[in-house]
Amino acid sequence: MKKKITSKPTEAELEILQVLWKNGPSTVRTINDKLNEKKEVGYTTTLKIMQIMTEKNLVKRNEENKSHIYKAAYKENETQKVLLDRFLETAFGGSASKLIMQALGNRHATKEEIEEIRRFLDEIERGRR
Amino acid sequence: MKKKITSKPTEAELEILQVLWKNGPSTVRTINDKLNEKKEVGYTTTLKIMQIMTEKNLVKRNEENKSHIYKAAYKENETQKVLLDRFLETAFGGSASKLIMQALGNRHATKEEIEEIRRFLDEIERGRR
DNA sequence: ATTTATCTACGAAAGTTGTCGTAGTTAAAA
DNA sequence: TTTTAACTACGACAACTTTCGTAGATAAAT
Repeated sequence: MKKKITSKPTEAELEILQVLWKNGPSTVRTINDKLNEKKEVGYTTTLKIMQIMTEKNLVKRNEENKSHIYKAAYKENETQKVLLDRFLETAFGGSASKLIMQALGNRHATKEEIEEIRRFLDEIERGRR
Repeated sequence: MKKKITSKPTEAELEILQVLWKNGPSTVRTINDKLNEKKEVGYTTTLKIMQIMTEKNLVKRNEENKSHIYKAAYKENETQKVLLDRFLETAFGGSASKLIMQALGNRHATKEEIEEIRRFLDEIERGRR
């Protein structure tokens, strides 16, 4: 039986998850360093948030060593699905195609990205009939 | 000179904007009624939030009559662009195609929607060269 | 002309999030 | 072995959000 994401990660929590997904299991120190490449955040701030994330079951940690090693409790796309669903509702009133158009229109997708999306559309149509 | 959206609307504010975009200029009463179709919210709660939104310049209001008439200060797609940009960063680490795939994959797009998106992709490619 | 209903304004409280300082512990360095 | 560095735990605070009660004004109904 798979556990479900219960609480929506906050922005700060998401930034941390972002790092965990990208770099794999990490210490607070590592993550704090990464975060500080973008903006200044105190070490204990990051620590605190990660402790809360542990309570919320957003991350798991290995406490064997002095410095604990954290990893994301849920896969990236799992979490993104949950967030997207919610965002779609609150910001786009549920209209997925509106969202997609916005996402496509307002940024310069590369030729490769566009091709990738085309292939994806093909797959969907093929898989559906 | 066009004004820019400065502060990100909160969830409650977005729900109100949703109603304003859909139904056009409305009184607090009307909006509160609409909101209550989904979940219970006190009248003064809605009022208060809309007063705050006025301060934040998220809505404009006509105070001629006793019951003020509110309208959204920004167009739906304008606001959605801002929100999408932010969401893309925090939840998808900036990858628009990942987001689009998720949005496409996890929901049953109709044949028409898919066609619409294809046409859109065509346009982008044509417009770019 | 009173009473009743409907508004606005506003203060206050409760919940959430992000921030950091401090204390205490453990490991490494001198 | 003493000092120094790094880590966790935790409390407290400020900013922001949501919620609602109350007071006062205005319009509508009786």
